[in-house]
Parts: sequence; structure tokens; C-alpha cells
Amino acid sequence: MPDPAHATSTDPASDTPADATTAAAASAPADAADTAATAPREAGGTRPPRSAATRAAILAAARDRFAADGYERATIRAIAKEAGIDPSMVMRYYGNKAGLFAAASEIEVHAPDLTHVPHDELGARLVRHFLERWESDETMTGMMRVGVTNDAGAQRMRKVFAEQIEPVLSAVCPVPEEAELRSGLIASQVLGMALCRYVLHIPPAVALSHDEVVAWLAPTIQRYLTADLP
Amino acid sequence: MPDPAHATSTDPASDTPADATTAAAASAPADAADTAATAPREAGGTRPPRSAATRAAILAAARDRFAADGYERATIRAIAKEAGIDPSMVMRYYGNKAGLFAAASEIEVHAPDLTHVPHDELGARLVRHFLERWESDETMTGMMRVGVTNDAGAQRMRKVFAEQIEPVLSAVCPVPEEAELRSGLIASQVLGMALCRYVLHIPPAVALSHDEVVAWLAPTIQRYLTADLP
DNA sequence: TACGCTTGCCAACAAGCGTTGACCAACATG
DNA sequence: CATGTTGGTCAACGCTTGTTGGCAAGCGTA
Repeated sequence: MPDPAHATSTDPASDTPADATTAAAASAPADAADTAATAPREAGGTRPPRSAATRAAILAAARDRFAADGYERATIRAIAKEAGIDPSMVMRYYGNKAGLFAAASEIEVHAPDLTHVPHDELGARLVRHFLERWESDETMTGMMRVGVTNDAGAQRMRKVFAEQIEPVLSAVCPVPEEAELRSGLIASQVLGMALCRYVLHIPPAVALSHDEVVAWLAPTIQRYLTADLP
Repeated sequence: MPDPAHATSTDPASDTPADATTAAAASAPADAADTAATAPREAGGTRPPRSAATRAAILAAARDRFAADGYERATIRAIAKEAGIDPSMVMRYYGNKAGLFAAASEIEVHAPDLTHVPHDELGARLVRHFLERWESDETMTGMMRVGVTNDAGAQRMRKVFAEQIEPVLSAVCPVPEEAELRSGLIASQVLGMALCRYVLHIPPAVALSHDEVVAWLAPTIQRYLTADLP
């Protein structure tokens, strides 16, 4: 019984056209054309240029709250308060909560170029990079926090994995066909350490220094990347 | 009439989480005269025997919903509906949502006795056991889902780690002082694979057979358990 | 029969949620 | 000046949440 299917109520991914009012805005998360929802009566056809400043402030606040509280506990009101504006502005700029989340969870792993790294240093290089990336801001922690409870978040993580992790490793994988498998194994160790260290705060995982984490995990990553298939 | 006791805090982790297990009694400090029905102080002599059947039904439903939806999306109403009783019964039996969660998250990892396992088979044995444990029911998946977003859940996971994982590994660890560190490393890999495989559903992690997971992870676990410190 | 205790349902409460529409201050342009 | 667009606030809506108090039915005992 592998799959705990829980595609239930408040799921920003399954924004089916059932709700006609929010469908248009939700499908256009970025600064795309929002049609009838926000410009109901005017037939001017003018594209309203919106204030980029508050828009960015909302996005920053949303990232912060989603990362700290997860999807359902991060309320629109709290995000608006942190951004210093009215909750209704959030709706006007991003349509609805799902649209805001879609925009806020657009993340960049910034995976490094590994093609010129000596092959026996790949593990250490990868571990150190992700360590720094995880601690640079709360984006990764937040994405994981949301990815675990919310299906749209999990989908985002799969997308990041497929588009940002896998290609980088595929470039240095001896057999490209095995890149997906090896990437999955590496992700399991890297995400697992991040989970224990940054989210669950399991004491021994928190106590490790950067160098210790690298010393322990790098051989594992190295083996997942280069060892023969079983 | 107004209830100021919990007006500010809807978070089960906000109050001192040490007494989370007795949240029902702990959450009613002073003005809770209404607890005459729900909080029988054991000094009375006769402990009111409550219907164990519905009590168990509630607990089973709660485990199910918490595991599937996480703490905040699992509503009392949904749990009661699944248990086939009225929502108010949940309150009468478990005090409040935090108390119900405390009772529902009382889990057993059933870590195996490793003292008679050959030392070079420890890794494989551990991986295989946890694989089966994770797939036997949704308890572990649910605990992780809750542990990531809710601080009370994270505390539960730390407790399980300290009381059920660490002792077992400490018994087979050559140097007992290193057991905590080595347990943390092992947890990072085991939980990481579980996260990718059962929660995030990252394709290559899902595609692996049991034997493949064991073949890949066992050497890692073995090394974390027995390798010299860096 | 009447009582007390337990078990349960019902209806309601206050609070908080996402979301909406009316209204207002600028301000550039006819 | 008048006017229309833009960025923003305010108050409310419908709904769901956790939670509570009152009341009805079962039942062993006096």
C-alpha cells in the first residue's frame, strides 16, 4: 500500500475550473494578463502596470511565512501584515492563496557546475554546496515543510529535482541512463540530513560541524554517484 | 462565557511542550470548571470506565487523518465522521485537539534486537526492517508529515529517536559514547529515503525494489555504524 | 418505579479564515 | 478643470474551525 492519497480539499495544484472566479487568476501566477477578474467593467483593454515594490514585498513576506509555518498555517492576513499592506492587496496581486503560493515557491537551488571538478571530489563538493545553500536562507526549509503536507508543494519538489538536480548530476554521471537513479539516492541522503538537522532538530544532526557533515556524507554521495549498480 | 484561556494560542506546541501528553488536563489551568465530566481526578476512587470501543475508534480515525492530512488539515469533524460519532465526543474523550494528537502520536517503531546479528549484516538488517515498518501502516508517514510542520510533532520524533532508535543502536555500537552521533547519521539516511519514497514520491526513489534499497543503503548504514570517526 | 451514571447527539458559540466589493487619495493626461 | 487609471484601505460576506452546554436514551441498582 504505497500511496497515501490525500488529494482532498484545499489543494492549490488541483485548481480545477470548477471555481470559475479564481481559475483565471490562479492559472496566471506571474505578471500575466488577468482578464475579467480584476477589470470587470472597463473595456479599455489597458494592461495595468502594477507596483513592483509592494509586489516584491508581498512575495518576500509570503516566502517567509510559508517557510516558517507551512501552507495552511501561513495566513493571507499574516503575510499582508508582514508586508505592511492590506490583505485584499494580496488577492488583487496574486488572485488567491494558491496563486500566491505558486509564485512564492518558485525557487532556485543554484546547483553548481560540476563538469570541471575532479571526480573523486564530487561528493564533498556537493555536500558542502547544499549545506551552504540550506543555511543561506529559509527557502529550502520552507519548501520541504510545504512539500510534506501539501501536494502542490510535493509537486514543486519533484519539479525542482527533475529540472535542477538531475541535469547537473547527469552531466557528471558516467552512464547518463543511471543519472535519475543516482540522483534519487543522493537526494535521499541530502534531504534526510536536512530534515534531521534543520527541520526536526535531532540533536546529533544539529551538533555536527560543516566539516563533519562533509566528512561523513561525502563518501556516501560519492558511492551513490560512482559505484557499480548492485 | 468567553474563554480567554486559549484565545491567543491555537498551536499545540506554543505552550510548554513537556506536558503535551497530558494536554487535556494541562490546557485547563484555572477556570475549567467544565472539566468535571472530562477530567476525573484519580483521587475519586472510582475511575469512570468509558467505552473503550469508541475511544479506540476515535484514536484509529485520528491516526488515519493525522497521517493523511497533517495536523492542521485533519479536522476534529473529519475524525469524528470517520469514527462514526459526534465531534463533541472527541472533546469529551480527549479534551482538545492537542490532547487527541498527543494520544494518537504514541507510536512504536518496534526496533529489532540486534545483539545477535552478525556485525557485518547490521546495515542490511536495519534497512530491511525499517522498509517493512514504513510500509506496514501509515503511522511513520504520518508522524513525519506532522513532525515537519508542527513543533509538537517534531518533539515526538525526537523522543522516538532518543527512546527507541538510539538505545537499540547503542547496544551494538562498539563505543557507546558514539551511539548518539551514529544514530543521527543513520536516521538521516533512513528518514531521507522514507521522505523521498513515501512522502514526496520522487520517481527514482519510488521505483526501487526492496532489495535494491537494501543493496544501496545497507553499506551506508554499515559505515555510519562502524567506520572510524573522521 | 425512580434514580444516577454513562454514552451519545444536537445546536450553537466565538474566532479565524479566504475572499469580495465599495470607497478613497493621488496623479498624469484630455 | 474634469477625468480615468492606479495603489491602497475598510468593512463586510460566507464559511469552517475548535469547542461547549443542554438534552435524550440506555441501564444497573435501590
